[in-house]
Amino acid sequence: MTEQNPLSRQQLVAGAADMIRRRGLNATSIREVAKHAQTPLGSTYHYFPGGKQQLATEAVRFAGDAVARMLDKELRAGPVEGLRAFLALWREIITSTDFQAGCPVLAVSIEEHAADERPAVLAAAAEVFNGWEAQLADSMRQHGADPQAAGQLATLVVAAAEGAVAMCRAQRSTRPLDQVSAQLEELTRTTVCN
Amino acid sequence: MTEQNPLSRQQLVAGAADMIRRRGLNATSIREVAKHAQTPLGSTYHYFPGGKQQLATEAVRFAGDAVARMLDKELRAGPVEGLRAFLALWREIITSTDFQAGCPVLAVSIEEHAADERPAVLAAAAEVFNGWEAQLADSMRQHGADPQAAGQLATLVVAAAEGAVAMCRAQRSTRPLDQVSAQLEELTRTTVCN
DNA sequence: GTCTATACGAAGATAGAC
DNA sequence: GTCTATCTTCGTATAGAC
Repeated sequence: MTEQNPLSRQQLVAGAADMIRRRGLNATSIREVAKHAQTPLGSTYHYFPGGKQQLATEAVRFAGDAVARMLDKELRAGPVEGLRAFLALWREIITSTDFQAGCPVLAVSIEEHAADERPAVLAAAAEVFNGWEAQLADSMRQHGADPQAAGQLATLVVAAAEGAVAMCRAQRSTRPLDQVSAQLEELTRTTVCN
Repeated sequence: MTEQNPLSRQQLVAGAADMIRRRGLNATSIREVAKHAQTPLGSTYHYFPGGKQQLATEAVRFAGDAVARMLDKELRAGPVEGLRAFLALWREIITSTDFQAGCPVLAVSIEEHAADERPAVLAAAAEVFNGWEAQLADSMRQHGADPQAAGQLATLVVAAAEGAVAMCRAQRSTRPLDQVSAQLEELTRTTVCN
């Protein structure tokens, strides 16, 4: 299993994640991803024999892992600090792109459709969401939160953050995310110090 | 300004809303919307000279108004009852379609992209989100909630519901929405009876 | 192994027949 | 006014030259 050209491969995955983040999955074409990574179109299918599905799946995991690594690091300072970092990351993503980028995991979750089958990219998205939730919930539990309450709140955090990011893009304002952040922080504080 | 064939027009808008709900904006083609409504392709451009943009914009408003009307009715029984109906609606949408449909307003919010311009469909999405928020917040205020807290909570409700619906689709489970619903209900109860 | 050239279908939009 | 046929562009994917 030779690893060909890992550099181009990684650029393709990162570029695909960025484009999905901005335009959604369907508007992200392999052609443009390859062009952006200065890679010939044919190479894309050499690196990713599974085509667009495979590239999109790896892009979702790539973006999910980046957030997970950040969470892992910031949660060491406590659940509230981790939460703040999580929310600040989304805020940075939407402001630094003038409200043009959001979350690629959410994007693939609402686009894929094939009545009978369950695409790999959707399964990857589910895993990413579950992973973030577990990281947040575990941290709260380790700081004295009720186990069940921690799980519920972690779900609320991820759902509210994802929804708020989308609303910010529609309204071209960080207000939704800022208002949601204040409430989630408050909730986390009271849940941890129970 | 003759109104041609209002029936076909409405079918096209409703069909477009349904398709956007399931597949997202980019994967929704005028061709298929017309086919589904048993209308010739050319007629679509007769009814909607603005093309896909116009059809999508009207579809977003159509879906948004349907929810707003339901909210208006259910909120008469109080903010908690209205919230329950709002959340139950989303639950019904995802379960009755086997997790294939979500919210068209969210879908257009994360897909459109054109660096310099601000598409009409995005503005419509922002208005719909703001409208739902205002309805929920006003109801809470009318039942004794602190005005600012009501506004913040209404934003959290919409954001969390939208995000949870997307997570439910990815995980093929209503768990995210159910967990979020329980917490939003509790929060609304305490905010109203302050 | 790497990339150019191309096959094939479907998209948005319109011209022009009825 | 209503719809068919078509223009043009772009999508995924691949065949085959280097």
